[in-house]
Formats: sequence, C-alpha cells, structure tokens
Amino acid sequence: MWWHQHNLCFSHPIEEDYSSGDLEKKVSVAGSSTGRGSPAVTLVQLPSGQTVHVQGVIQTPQPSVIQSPQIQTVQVATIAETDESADSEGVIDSHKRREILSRRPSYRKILNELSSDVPGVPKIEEEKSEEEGSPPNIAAMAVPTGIYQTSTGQYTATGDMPTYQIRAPTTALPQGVVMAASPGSLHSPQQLAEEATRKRELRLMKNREAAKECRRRKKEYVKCLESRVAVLEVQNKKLIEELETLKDICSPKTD
DNA sequence: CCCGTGGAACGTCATAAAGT
DNA sequence: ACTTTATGACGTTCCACGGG
Repeated sequence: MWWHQHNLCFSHPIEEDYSSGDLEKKVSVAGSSTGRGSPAVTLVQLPSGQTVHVQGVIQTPQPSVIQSPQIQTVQVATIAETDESADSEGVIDSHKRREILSRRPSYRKILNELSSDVPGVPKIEEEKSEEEGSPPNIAAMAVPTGIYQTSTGQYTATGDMPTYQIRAPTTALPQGVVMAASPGSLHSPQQLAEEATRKRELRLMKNREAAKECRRRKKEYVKCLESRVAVLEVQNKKLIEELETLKDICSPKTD
C-alpha cells in the first residue's frame, strides 16, 4: 500500500517503505557543506557512491528540493482520522476506507506539481512521439540539469539508465496488425476474431510501453526522494550542531 | 564449471484514476 | 458512461557474483 503512505512521505521521508524489493536503497550522507550565510551547496553521497550537489540546505524559508504541498498531508490525515472515528457506526464500510486508501499517486503529476512549485525540481517529460526527430531505435534521453547533477554529471534523474533499457522495444507488432481492416469491413467470424486479436495485441503493446514508462518515472521519483532524504539529513545534522553551539553559548558558566 | 541467490528489468493482469 | 492511461502485484527471465 505504498500509495497510501505516499501522501505522508514528504513529511516523513525516511519512513518511506518500499516492499517491492527492486527499489530498496539507503542514502548515506558524506555531508560537506558551506558555513552559515553562504549560498549552501552541499555534497551528498548516495548509496551508489555517486555524489549529489544539493542547494539550499539550511535556508528553511525557501522550499527545498522536493517540497510537497502541505495540503495533501493535512487532507490525508484528516480523512484517516475521520474514517477511524467512524468506527462507532460499525459498518462504515471497508469499501469507503478502501476507496480512500487506494487513491494512487501519479509520479508524473506529483513531480510536475513539485517542479512548478520548486524551480530546482526537474519535470518529467511527457511521452515523446517518434515524429519529434529522434531516431526510431534510440529513445530520447533528456538529461535534466536539476538537483541530481553531480560533479561527474552522472547522477541525473534519467541519465543513468542502463543501455539495455534505452533500446527500442523488441516486441513490435507484426506489420500487418496495425494496418488491419477498417471497422466497417468486418463480416466473418474469422475477421472478427482477427480484429479482437489485433485489438488485444495493440492493448498489450501500449501497456508494455506504459509499464516501462511508469517504471522509469518511479525510479526518477525514488531518486528525488533519496535526494530529499539526503538533503534533510544534512540539514538535520547542521541544525543539531547549531543547537549544540547555541546551548554552549547560552548555558550559565559553572565556575 | 556448475549451482544457488539476489537484484534489475520485463510482460501481463487488474483496477484506480484521468480523459472524453 | 465509456475509454484510455497509469500503476501495483505477480511471475519470469537475465545477469552477476560467490561458494563448493
């Protein structure tokens, strides 16, 4: 049920739980950053060993790398609470609860919303059609120059895809399939069956591509979250240090 | 070299969400 | 209301790696 947690994940980024094995990662922070008052650019080391340059770590008034619209969090909390309090009514439906819990996010929507709020967050590109000039067998790989850019330029939202993922889909439709009969010309059961098969294959092909795209977006989204975690960890560390310093200054001298 | 294991990516299905 | 798109879940395949 990750999509339920999603609405809270920005306020509790570290608690994000991916049960689906293939996205399990940890973020470690090497944390070198500039001092107070300077335009903070922080180096954050990600689990892959790559380093992220992160801006705006300590300037709290300014929204950081990923900043969720807080409304979402409040809404979810409220809904959940209301829903729980309805227990007294007995059967206030698991159905209703299910409806609320099962509201899934769209990675594209989330990130695009964020990116419109926060300049540093790269937009997820829309589907590109082949007419846009890219060769048919090479997917156009946008390389956003946002928060993911590292000293080597390697760690970008979409820039580190393995090559085999960039290749063109191997399962193209048979050539005749797309060109099949126009709707008006179908008569025999065989033609109908062929039409059904054609539609199914078309649907499968579309879904195949959609699934790929979805996974790509998900990876991008997770990277965003990881960056966010790294930023917040650095920020947290700095705040703790600052607090200690202030404590030292303000504490009464014992001698 | 073979085998077991783990991770990454894939294809498909079901279904929620978005679009018309 | 119906269709299309997006995404979680599940099973499968491929590859790299380590141990026997």
